[in-house]
Formats: sequence, structure tokens, C-alpha cells
Amino acid sequence: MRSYYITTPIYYVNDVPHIGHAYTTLACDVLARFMRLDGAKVFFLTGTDEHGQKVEKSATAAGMTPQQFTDKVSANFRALGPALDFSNDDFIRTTEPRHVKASQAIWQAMAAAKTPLGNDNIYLDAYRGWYAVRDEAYYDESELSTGPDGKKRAPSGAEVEWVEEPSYFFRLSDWTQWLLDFYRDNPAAVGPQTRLNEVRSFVSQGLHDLSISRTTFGWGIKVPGDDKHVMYVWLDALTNYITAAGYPEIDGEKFKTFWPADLHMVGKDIVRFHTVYWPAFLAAAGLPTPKRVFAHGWWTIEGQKMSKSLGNAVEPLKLVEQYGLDQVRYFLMREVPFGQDGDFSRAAMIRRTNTDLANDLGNLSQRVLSFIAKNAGAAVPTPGDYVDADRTMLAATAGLLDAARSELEQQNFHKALEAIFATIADANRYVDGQAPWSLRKTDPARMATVLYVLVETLRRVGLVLQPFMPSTMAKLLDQLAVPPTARSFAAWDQSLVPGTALPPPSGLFPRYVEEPPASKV
RNA sequence: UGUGGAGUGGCGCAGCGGUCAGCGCAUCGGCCUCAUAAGCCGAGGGUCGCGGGUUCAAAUCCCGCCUCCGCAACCA
Repeated sequence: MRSYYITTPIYYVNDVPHIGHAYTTLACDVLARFMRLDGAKVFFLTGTDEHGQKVEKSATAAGMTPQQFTDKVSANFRALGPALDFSNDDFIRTTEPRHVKASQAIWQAMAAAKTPLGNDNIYLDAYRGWYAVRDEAYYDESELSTGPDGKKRAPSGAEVEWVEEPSYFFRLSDWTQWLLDFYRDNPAAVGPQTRLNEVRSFVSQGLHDLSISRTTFGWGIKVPGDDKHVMYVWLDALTNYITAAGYPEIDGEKFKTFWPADLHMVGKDIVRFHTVYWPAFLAAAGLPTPKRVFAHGWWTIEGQKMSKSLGNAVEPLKLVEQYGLDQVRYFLMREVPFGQDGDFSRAAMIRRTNTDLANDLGNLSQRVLSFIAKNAGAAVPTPGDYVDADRTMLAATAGLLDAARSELEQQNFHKALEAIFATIADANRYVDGQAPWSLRKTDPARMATVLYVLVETLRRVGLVLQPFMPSTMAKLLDQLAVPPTARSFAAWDQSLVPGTALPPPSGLFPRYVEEPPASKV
């Protein structure tokens, strides 16, 4: 049985969940559901990143211990799961004991091994640089400007000072060529293509060693053998992917089944961490590297960048409340080519809901099923011989699974949906072309054949759309009397049995009405 | 500045050397009446960023320019 391990990034608890978080996890959820239906053994992971100086400070500001603080905020992210029908198999928190253990283990594995050039992977030195206390950030010399008072300032205007602190370093510089070879030999390791280009160009410039410990704060995982240091948050964070797979038990069943991961889904802001540092860390520790990292784009809101100062972040739970869960899931996967930036607007959300879901799919289902309920004995009709139009229609739907599979292998969610909805449009044309309402009087046998072709079309559409809209498609399949045992892709060709009684149909997707009709007095 | 990408009907996109440059949405006209005022058919609408060049033929290749976006290290 094929295994499939897919991860979201772990979300930084200093944030409030917004549409971007929901988007990343949703994309993973669709893939996880698809793979499960397709017969794979799936492990779908998400979670929260809970260490670091910012968390420590936020906790203090909130009058809590860091642990209390992260317990509280982590729950906000966890709550996204049930609300959005996420089917993750695990939810990891970097403050859990299993993760502390794994992080220290990978550190030790890295420390015990040599770089491709024969040097120690980890060494102790000092981190030096221009530090802006106000920004809590280091700046490069080239970014600084000198003010009239002779003081150096960061681009933000904050004063900087020269700071040195002891730090362990990862000898990333020795991995430059190894990484370039890795990208050359594994072009599918980074997607979309444009991100791979960026990463290669970045690495080609040569890599500096990476500071991987801090001594200026304490909210982190202690460096093995040197309690004064905590691990750099990114080393800690990235390690979550192997923690959840059971690391350091590399001979365990779970690790052997699921590592290396099939896909790390990330936002475009964290590509470098996942495609440069992470493969290097893993290779340094003697572990296999993930098969693919895919970076999606950002959402703007009504044409504007999402930002804290604008306060325009869209809360996923409110979206679902307003437009409906599957409507939101559909919109996010359909509206924008996955990998590119896109815009979330109220008008676009309503347009997708009404044109694609209510008019095309929902109405197709309704017109077919209610016709059967009224004119065909409320049961799966019995088909006669097929004519060309029937065969064309059936062939179109039969091909949808392969089409969806190959698009999703490349994370082309929008194209998978485009293909499915093109067939839904075909089905509406087919209804008009065959006009069962006329056949009812002239040729009932022919009418039954047409209706059978249509319910079969709906069955397959319902099956293949399950990963995208699980609850509504369950409803559709219920209305088609498809038994729960016949809803995986293994049942793709398991046609409906003529004569099976069908329950009374009800609408799948209500139209979104902008304003309730004014009640005239 | 370097590097990668993008500029195509009102909007969002596809096409990437050769049928009158397509598709979705929106607009307008018609048909049907099974259906969620849904469905179907048709129409209008584009100097394919600008200027050169290559070619029998360019949105599609080459050169230059303009505009926009990503990346250019410790920022989750």
C-alpha cells in the first residue's frame, strides 16, 4: 500500500489564525483526503510552533508563563480543524516532550557527523552583527544608514548597536555544492518552478554558516550538553516533521513508513527554510530529504495586502459562518492558480458560490433528482441501449478521476476543479439536448436511459469532489443512495444499481442572496 | 544593481511560429420550462505594453525600452 505523508507548516502562535493559515491547511486536507480515497495510507500533520523570543515576550505582556500562553493560543489553531473539516491525523506542538527529544536528537546526529568537505557540522563561535533592540533584529552593514548624529540606523529608523553573543553554528557553507547537486538531481523537490529558480540562484551565490543557538532568551529547546544555549527556532521548528514521524526511532514502523515526507506545503515566505536549511540539516544528520516542498501564494483582501495595521485579516471561522463551509473550501481551491497570489473579494466569493456551486452543480443535481422523484418512480432508472451522446457523456465523467489525480500530483487544484466543472457544464448541456421532459411523453424508455446517464454522472462527480467538499458531497452521494462502502475511488466503476430507491432530493448549495428581499408593508 | 517572472477584449486568465487570437465571469438578444429567477444557444467587445528586427508567416523567436511582481540570509 502506498504511503503518503503531507505536512503544513507549524503555525507560529504569536499570530491569530487568518485566511492564509486556513488556505495552507485546506490544500493539504484536500490532498490527504484524495490520497486516502485513492487507497493510500496517509499521515497528515499540522501543528503549532511555540518557541522563540517573541512568544516569551508576548506571554510576559499577557501576564502568563510561556507555557500558559502557548496552551491558550495553540488552541485557536487547533479549533480551525473541526470548523473547516480538516482531517489531520496529528497536531504537533513544539513544546511537547516528544519534540524536545527529537530536536535534541537531530542536533546530536548533526554534531556527530561531518560535512561533505570533512568538517564538523556544528561548531561554537560568536554571533556578531548590528542589532536593533527596538526591532529585535540583526541587520546587515549594507542595510544601515548613518544619521546626522553619526549613529547607525536600520531601515526602520531604529538605532543599532554592535553585538556579539556566543553561538553554535551550522556549517552550511560546506553544503552549498551538495545542495546545488540536490536541486539538479531532484527538480521536483521544489515547486512551483519559479521558486526552484529562486532557491538555486540564492544558493549559487554561496552560503554562509548559520547561527543555530541563542543565549539571549530561554524559551526554547536546550542545546544538548550546553544549557546556556537554546536552539535556533527554525532548527527546532523544522524538526517537527520528523518528530511526528517518530524520530529518533528511525527503525520504528512509523518512521519507516512515512519518512521522507511526500510533501511539505508552505507559504512562499518560508521557502528558503524548507528548501535550503532543512535538506541540509537532514543530510547532515544522515536522514533522507523530503520529496517535495511546494510554496503557494498569498491572498490579498479586496485588492489590498493583508496587514495588521489595516486590520483586514479575514478570519476563517467568520468566512465559513457567512458563506458556508464547502463554499469557502471550493472558492479557495478554485479561484486562483495554486502557487500564485490571488485576491479574496466578497464579490468573487459570491460569484463562485452562485455560478459554479448553486447554478451549475447544485441545480444540475436538483433538476435531475427531482425529475426522477416525480417522473421516474423515485428510483435509479433502468437504462436501455446507449446512443453516442450517452457514451460521450459517460466517457467524459469516467475520465475525471485520472484527470484530477494527475493535476493534484502537481498541486494544480484549480485545474482539477476546472476539469470537473467543465464536465458538469457538459451534463447541463446534455440535459437540454436530451430533454427528458419531452421524452416522458414520447419515449419513456429513452428517458430512463438519459436519466441513468445523469445519475451516473452525478455519482462520479460526487465521488471525485469529496476531497474538496466532503460534507456536501456526502449529502449528494446520500441522495444517490451510494452506500458508504462504495465511496472510495476503488468504487469508481461501480455503477448505480437500477431500481435502487432514492430518497427525496434537497438542495446542495443555496444561492447566496446579497440582501434579503425587502418585506413590503 | 543582479537575477527570475509577468504585461492579451470591462475583470480574471489560456495560447507561446501557421485554422478568422480562445476560455470563464460580466453585458446584450433569443430558446426551453425538468430545475435553486437555475439551464441552453447566439451576439457585441481585443492595434495580444512600446519600438525595431528575423521569417512566406509572430501574441508566439531575437534586440532595445517602459511598467509591475518575486528573490538577493538568520525576519516564523
